Formats: sequence, C-alpha cells, structure tokens
Amino acid sequence: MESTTGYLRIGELSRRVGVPPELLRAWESRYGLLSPARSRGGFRLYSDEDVRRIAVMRSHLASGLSAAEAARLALASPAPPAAPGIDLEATTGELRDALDRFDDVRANSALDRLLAAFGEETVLAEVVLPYLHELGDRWETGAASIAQEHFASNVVRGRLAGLARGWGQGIGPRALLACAPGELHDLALVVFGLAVRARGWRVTYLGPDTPLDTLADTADALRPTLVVVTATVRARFRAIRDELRRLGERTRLAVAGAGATGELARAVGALHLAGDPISEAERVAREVLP
Amino acid sequence: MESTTGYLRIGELSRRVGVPPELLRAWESRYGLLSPARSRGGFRLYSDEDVRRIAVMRSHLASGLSAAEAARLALASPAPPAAPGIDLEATTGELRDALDRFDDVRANSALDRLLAAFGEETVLAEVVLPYLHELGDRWETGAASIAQEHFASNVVRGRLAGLARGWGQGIGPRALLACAPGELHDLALVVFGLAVRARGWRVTYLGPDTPLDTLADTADALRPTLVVVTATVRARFRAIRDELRRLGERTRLAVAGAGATGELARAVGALHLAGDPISEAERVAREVLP
DNA sequence: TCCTCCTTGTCGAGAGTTTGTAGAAGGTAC
DNA sequence: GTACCTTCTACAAACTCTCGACAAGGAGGA
Repeated sequence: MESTTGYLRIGELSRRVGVPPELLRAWESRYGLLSPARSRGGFRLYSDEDVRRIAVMRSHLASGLSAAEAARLALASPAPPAAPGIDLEATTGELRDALDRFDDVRANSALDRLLAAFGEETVLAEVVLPYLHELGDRWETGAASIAQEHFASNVVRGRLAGLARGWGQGIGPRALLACAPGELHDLALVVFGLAVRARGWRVTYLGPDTPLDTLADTADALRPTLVVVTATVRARFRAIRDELRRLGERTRLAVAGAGATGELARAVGALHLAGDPISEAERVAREVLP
Repeated sequence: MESTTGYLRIGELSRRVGVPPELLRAWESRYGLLSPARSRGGFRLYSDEDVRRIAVMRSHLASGLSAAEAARLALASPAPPAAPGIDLEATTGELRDALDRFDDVRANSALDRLLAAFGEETVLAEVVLPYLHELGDRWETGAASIAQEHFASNVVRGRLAGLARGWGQGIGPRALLACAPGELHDLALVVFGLAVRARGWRVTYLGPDTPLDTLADTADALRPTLVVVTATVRARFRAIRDELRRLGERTRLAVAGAGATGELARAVGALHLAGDPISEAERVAREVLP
C-alpha cells in the first residue's frame, strides 16, 4: 500500500509524536505496537497507521493504564479504513462475465475494485493470469469466440498499460522486453514487466513481433541488465536461434513463454524463464544482479 | 539568456532552484528524480518539469522526510496542472524526442501537458496522428528503427487505452471496430474510436487481426449501428472480399485504412472512410444515423 | 518493613546506512 | 582559451541499527 504522506524514519516520527526513538523501538519489540517497513539498509519506515497507533497508545497511557495494556488496546483498535469486504472470487466472476458480454465498463469497474482491495500483484497473479490461461483454453476448445478473446485481451491490455505508466523511470536495473518475430501474444510479458517493476527494475518494452536485429541494436544502445524474449510456439524461437545465440553472447538474455525450452536456453546461452511471469520476476529480481 | 520554455543546463538550473549541481546529479543517480535530455556532447538539459520536481522534492525535505522518500513522492506527484501558456510545437517536439530515446516517462509527461492544455481531440489530430504518419515514413526510409517504432507505438497505445476507458458505455449508437485478418496496425482505428466516442457513440473494439466470421457473429450479437474494418494494404481486403460483401448485406459496414479503395467499398456495399480518422468520425457522426 | 521480581523508560557501545559534498581527470560550448 | 560540464570515486557528518544493561517504580510475599 502506497502512502500519500510518505514514510517517516524514526527521528522524524519521534519529533512529530513527541516520543523518543528508543521508546518507539522498545514499544515495537516489547508489545509489537508498530510494524514499520524497512529501507534496504534496514532503517525503520513508519506509515500513517503507525502514527495513529502511537496516538491511541498515548491516550491510554495518559488515562493511567500500564504500557502493556495500552499497547494491547492500541493494537486492537479498529484499523480505520476497514478492509473492504469485497470478495475476490465473486468479483473475478463478475469480471469474466462482463468480458464475455463485451461490457468494458463493468469489466473495468470490477478490475478497479479488485485492484483497490487486493493490490496490483495479487490481482495480476490471482485474476489476470488465470483468466488469460482460461481464455486460451476456452478458445482452443471453441468455448470462447475469437471476438471474445480479442475484446477481453484489449480491455486487459488497456488496464495493464495504465499500470505500466512510468515503468521506465528510476535507477534500478533495466529489463528490455520483446516478443519474438511473428509472436503477437504479449500480455504475459507485460505482466512480467509489471512484476519486475514492482521489484525496483526499470522496463523498456518493445512489444509484439520484434525483429531480432533491432532488438540487438536497442540492447547495445540501452545496455539493459537483462533482455527477455518470449514466444508461445517453438518454431518462432527455432527461426531465430542463431541470432539469439549472438545476442546471448553480448548481453544477459532470457527466453520465456510456452515456446521456450531448457534445451534452447542452453544452446543460446540464455536463462530459461519457465514458470509463471510473477514467480519468474521474483527469481530474476533475486538472482540476476547488474 | 535562456528561454523559459527551453532547456536549462545544470548550472543555470542550479542557480534557479538553489540546489548545488553535485546534489542535482546525486538526486538523479540515486533516486532517478530527474531525467534530463542530453545535448549532443552529453550535457544535461533540464525542462520545466524538472524544475517542478525539484520544488516538490524540497518541500518534502523541509517537512522532515528523508531524501529517498521525498524523491519517491516527487516522482509520484501528478504532472503539472495545465499551464495554459504551453507551446504545442515545443511540447510535441519533446514528445518526439522522448519517444526516440526510449524515455517513456518524459513522453507521458509531454502527453499529459498536451492533453491538459489542448484537449483530447486536438492532441489526437495535431500530435498523435501526424506522429504516427511520420513514424511510418521514417521507418520506410530507415530513419527510425523498428525498435523505436515499436516502443513509440506501445507508449501511444497505452495512453490511448487510458483515454478509451469506458467507451462502450452509454446509450448512443454503437460502432464495432476491427482490423482485417492479418492486419496489426490498429492505432488509427483506436483514434477513430475515440473520435466517434467524443461524438456520443459507444465503441466495441476487437482490435488487430480479427477473423471475419467472428466479426460477423459479434455484429449479429451486438447489432451495432456501424461496423468498421481497416487494413493498411489492399491484399488484406482482397482476401476477405466475399465475406465482407455478405457482412455488408446484413449490417451497415465501413472500410478504412490505406488498403481500402472506393471500388472495394462499392463492391462490398460499404462506406469508404478515406480521410483521416477524426474527419471520418465527424462524417460518420453526421451522416450515419441509426 | 524488607526483599524479590517484574515492568518500563533510558542509555551507551560499536557497526552500518544515508546523504551532502568534494576532487581528479577529462570532454564540451562558444 | 575560458567557463562549464561529464563520470567516477571518495569521504565525513548525521542518522539509525542491534544488543545489552540499568535504574526507578510498583506488586506481591515473608
């Protein structure tokens, strides 16, 4: 959850609430009153919720309660914005239904509610990715028309594009993302981009059907930490095997999508991203260092 | 004398905002607070947006936040509130430049300012469409790489997708939009959709590479007032001529894009949208009644 | 009353992080 | 040629971390 007022370090929090830093740390370790996030270096980062708890704690202390009791009450006091009671299953069902009926308004509204209640990562992992898979399956079995698939893809793509705004910004390692020549399915790649973005990377996105030579030129120009190429069928990779190998010699490369195999990855000197986009983003963020 | 709307070098910026150059560079490299353009020789060239970000950064620092946190908030802070004195030419130039340099942040910021100052219709007509044409030309003459074209298309598409939110909503006549089988260029079609939307129509969008039979089924299900099919080359239309004619018998049909000809339109019983997307949307809104 | 145990606020040592600033070596603009 | 700019590296001050210790005050028992 993103705070609008920003995270405070312990010194500034102490000044604002009038409680010495040592005591704030003591209240945290003894009663679990606060659960600040941490900076990469380990500094405590407090949110508005922590400020509120401290206020409650102090008011109970002032009325004569012991510290332990005051902390217990502060912890039990209502989390103010009261977690919205929206049901993931039901709302996902509504999304599905709306997309099937070409109702972009209701679909977007369902996505809005899901995003607000569960956050980007959860919605991507629990709703968008399963839906994309399901859509593929239904299309193969003829249960969904191509029109439905197109319509739904476009709505989802529009939404993801909104989430992706500014994903090239920042100072983290850069990922350069592209679909293999001929490959048009890019939604999972966008999800991967959003997931590495959430882990501090920058993303440069070239999208569907990107020729390998121009990808290589771009890699030379931007010097990304990782280049990711995806395809849904093996033939797409087979056609560009040699070029991929040359690219893999010059830059850190990963292949992904149903068309990627471990054998291919080994042959071209690439990482094989075989799992779902979010797990693989997690892995990349953990293992691939600049 | 440097112009107010032009670029500033780091010394001049430093004097204006009262922050030493070393610190400006540190904020850029540590937090990605600024993303200045560069001169040919590598000098940083700052825009008004950078000045604004520094002001936000300083105000947060003054309120006691850490530098990292202040920078995070400054980056997340909304783009400037529609300066009426903004220069269309200059900002369009900045957009172009940003897209050429794979800088999605600056591109989106330029688009923000343009949209706020001139409105959707003007920006589509005066900026987006000319840019798309130019990109096509530059690509043909080899002045732009395919990667640049892909990158720019994706940024623009993302932005248009945001504008398109909810375009299926309402009670007006409905337009069903699709690209012919094999056709992947859909940006002009999206612009057309936005333009008819602005004239009170509802839009259902199926996007690139839509098979004719599924388009026909969808038309039967939704009973739109107008179905629009586009292609950039004639062969795409030739391949589906008979199906188009059958579709034209059942519903009001229009063909558009560089691949559409008056002869084709007559032969399949369709309207020929030959002009730019916005003029044609204007015409459709005027002439095609439910 | 004295003693012990517990709670609670405070303090310090030693190590690590964050951030503003500075210098070296070299390139750009006019 | 001069003023200005680049990147890279380094550094010190301010801040925060953890861990351990300690004293004041209160509760309960002998």
